[in-house]
Amino acid sequence: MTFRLYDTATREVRDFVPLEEGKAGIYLCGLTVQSEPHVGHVRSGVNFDVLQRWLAHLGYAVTFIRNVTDIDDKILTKAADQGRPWYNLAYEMHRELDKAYAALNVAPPTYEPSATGHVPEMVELIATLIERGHAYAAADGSGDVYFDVRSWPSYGELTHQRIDDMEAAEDADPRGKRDPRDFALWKGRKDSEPQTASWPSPWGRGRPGWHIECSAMAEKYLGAAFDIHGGGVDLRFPHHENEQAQSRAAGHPFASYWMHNAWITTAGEKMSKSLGNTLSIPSVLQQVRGIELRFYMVAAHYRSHVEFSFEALQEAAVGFRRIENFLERANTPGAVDVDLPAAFVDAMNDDLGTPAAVAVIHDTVREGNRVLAAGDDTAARAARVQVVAMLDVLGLNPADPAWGPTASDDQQLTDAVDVLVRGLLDQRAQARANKDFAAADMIRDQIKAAGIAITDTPDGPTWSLEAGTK
RNA sequence: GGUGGGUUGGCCGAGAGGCGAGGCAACGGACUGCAAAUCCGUGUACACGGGUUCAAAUCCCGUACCCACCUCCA
Repeated sequence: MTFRLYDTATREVRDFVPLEEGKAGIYLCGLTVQSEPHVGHVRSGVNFDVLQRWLAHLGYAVTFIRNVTDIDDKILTKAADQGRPWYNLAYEMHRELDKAYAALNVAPPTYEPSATGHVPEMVELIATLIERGHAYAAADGSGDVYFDVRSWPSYGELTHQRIDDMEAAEDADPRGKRDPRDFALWKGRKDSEPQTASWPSPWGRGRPGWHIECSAMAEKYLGAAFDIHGGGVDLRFPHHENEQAQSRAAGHPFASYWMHNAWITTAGEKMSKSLGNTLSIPSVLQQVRGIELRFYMVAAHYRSHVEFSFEALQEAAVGFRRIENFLERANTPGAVDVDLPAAFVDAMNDDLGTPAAVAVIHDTVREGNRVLAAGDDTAARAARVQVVAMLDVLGLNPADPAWGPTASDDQQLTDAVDVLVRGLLDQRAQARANKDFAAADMIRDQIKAAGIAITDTPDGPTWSLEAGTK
């Protein structure tokens, strides 16, 4: 079975056929760095990280471009409100975003271009559009340049809308537009805006419109035609529709497939002001570990809407600890060579069916626990190797250094704790031998209170740090 | 007005004509001094009303409710 994915443009699951054999080019619309990233923002990062890892697993040489839009109306407004330079706000939020991605083991892309670094490329593209008769400088002397939607007959094809059915923006000041649906490629500088937020162009100083940066950067790093373009569902229109129109009007075939991830929302309430803060990545990470938050996201299909709740998050965390628990229990020496389970491969090939893929992990863990209980260490080890391989593909391998050092990585400390715990366990064994169960249980409680779980096995008790304690 | 998505057991969350995905919780059993961990077992779930079919959660028609986008948006 080959890799198949749902293409938003054609509204069907299609076989993935790359433009160039063995290679895959992906462009993901990253974020506009204007505020602290929240859980919803990073979902696309996690989803497309899984895509990238799966394509790499399938043997593709992946070029993954994820941009950052670091200049736009909102950044300018917010920075002005906060009384600081816009680039300082954008840069700080960019760093916050990096931290959030790192906390969720979202691998860095091949390159992360930012809009402000690609103004000349955008100017070139705009000039091409004017030459070809698909864009025009506003006649009102504002210095704006607009895309002429009426000049592009297939405008609306990505989202299957007809221009005449669209509502024109009510607030849209028609300014120098020929049609209210025309959108800005270039915005002439206004006196109210900082000089630093403008660049020279043939149409006077100004700054790029919202959509043009992605067209320019995708072309620069992936070429006029590339394989997959992604982002959140809300970007389909206008952002992606406009990107496609611009690029194709400029003569570029653009993306072969469009992938859009669904939203994460919160119970009843909008994820804006009031709740926005409680869902910032750092605040959520006070309750669960990054790996557990990632597991929660990956356990749902990327095209399914997720209603975020801390209860569901905690539940996912508990389920993940069960997997980790098995990894620890089955960690016996000896090498085994096994492939990914076929059911897992099929699930991933079917439009990144991570929910089914996660079910295969659970199945393998249960089977591993079963053979472990039966004393078949070799079979258990084989199951463990499979589980680790599956987790790796999903970016969920607890042993991945990306998750940072864990307490158990400190061998000296582990050895010291081992001596102390062993001593207590010996006392407990003595108490149990004397049938002094009150004393035995007291020792067990004492150890547990220190965040250490003990497991009684036929070969005697073992200890481990309780998963999930932070 | 236009374009899409959704409603699945106590909860989360898959599936897209035919054997009850998986997880969490619960209950019973095994193991245990008791627990924990682990294993085994236990559920007549598909918003509502019609229809098609040997067979419908899945297809068709209708209804209700929810959500997203229509130039700020992950």
